[in-house]
Amino acid sequence: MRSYGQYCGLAKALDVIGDRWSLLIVRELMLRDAARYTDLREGLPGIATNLLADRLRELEAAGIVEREEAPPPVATALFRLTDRGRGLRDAVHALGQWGAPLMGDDFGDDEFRSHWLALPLEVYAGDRLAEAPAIAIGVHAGRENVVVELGEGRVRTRAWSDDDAPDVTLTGPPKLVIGVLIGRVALDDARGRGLKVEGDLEALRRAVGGRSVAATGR
Amino acid sequence: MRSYGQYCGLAKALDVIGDRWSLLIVRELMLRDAARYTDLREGLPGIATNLLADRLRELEAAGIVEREEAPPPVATALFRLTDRGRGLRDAVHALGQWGAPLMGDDFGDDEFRSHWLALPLEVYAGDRLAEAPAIAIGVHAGRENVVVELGEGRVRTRAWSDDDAPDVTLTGPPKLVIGVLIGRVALDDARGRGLKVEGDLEALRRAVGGRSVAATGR
DNA sequence: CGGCATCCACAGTGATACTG
DNA sequence: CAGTATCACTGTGGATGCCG
Repeated sequence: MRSYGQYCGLAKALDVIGDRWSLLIVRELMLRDAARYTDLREGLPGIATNLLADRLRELEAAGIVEREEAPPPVATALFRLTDRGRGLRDAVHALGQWGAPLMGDDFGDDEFRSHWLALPLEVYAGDRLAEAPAIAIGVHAGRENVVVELGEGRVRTRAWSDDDAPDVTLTGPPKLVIGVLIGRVALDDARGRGLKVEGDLEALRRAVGGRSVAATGR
Repeated sequence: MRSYGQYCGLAKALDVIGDRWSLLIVRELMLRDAARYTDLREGLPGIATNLLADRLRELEAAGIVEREEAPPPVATALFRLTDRGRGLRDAVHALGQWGAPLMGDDFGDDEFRSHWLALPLEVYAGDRLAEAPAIAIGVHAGRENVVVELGEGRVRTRAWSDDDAPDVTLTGPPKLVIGVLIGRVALDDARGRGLKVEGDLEALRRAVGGRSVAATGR
């Protein structure tokens, strides 16, 4: 990217991560710890493969991403955020929060990946999830199924492997799942609006709070 | 800008303010309250005039900026942030803070505008300036001279008009001025490194803290 | 002078195809 | 799996012109 040539922190930041797709790649790596090239492509629907390769090189050169060449037997490269890259967390959260109202009730032609759910959860984690009891929540909201683990003030998502047995399972549209998990939609309300809950409902209730502001999904 | 087509807050935010120059325009408006077209161009060195016009239209359409046509005698349009636009403050702060380490000790060929100083000041305002006594500080650090007013937990900068008589005046490189104002460089230390202080030195000392971590400018 | 619109050369983007 | 190569297309930046 062409530099703005301005002696200003914001301009300098945009010189480095202002390119199209760059921050979305950071998002993927924030949510995944380590990812293969194809994992990234899967999590970035719409990106052209040459752009992904370009951006990874640029981000690596900028010290935001590091590439780890796995040993010959596996022979697959892994990408991770560096400490510097993880420093973008606040910015990603702030932008994500600002953009949240732009997400409609249904997602029309938009692509969706279940692991993206972790982003809004992280934003609200500080407020509410810090002292919540640990729980594993299976989520069917997009094409991939994920397990969201809450506990110790952390949010972790991971692919739902066959031998996973989460405490409770949620099935429904992303907006409703997010609403419940961040406590903005009351559980009973969400169930009335199409959220399917299976398993230990009481554990879920304890984790996300039984009664929050009822009604509104906004 | 072409939409990412992803049902994700971050992606939606970038759909709207991910275009080149857009966030820098928001920065200008954050720092200025209301600005004329030429004020914006002055504060955005390097922007092409057609791009500025384009972006202002886009930002207006997105509900981030509003245009106010001044009445016939003045006949000049004023641009302001809407509430929605002001909601970007956290994101701009986070990105600016992340980018700060990318600013070298001198600014080589970079352009600089004194009113940009207010950005890092705002970031640190919550911590330190909230209960600091009110003070007006004249700053000579770039081509424009500005008066920085601290007080009531707010930071305000404005052009230095002829009849302004700030309590104290700072002259020196931006990095040093910022360092002193956010309390990361001790005042006496900064003076030894080329910062010129004129006027009520004690008032300045009370406002920014006399002794912070000495030495390092980083 | 303030606020653009037009034009053009060129750098960045995105879809597809291909490769070790 | 992890990219590179190609190429049509679009967005950017610089210059300049126009108009109240």
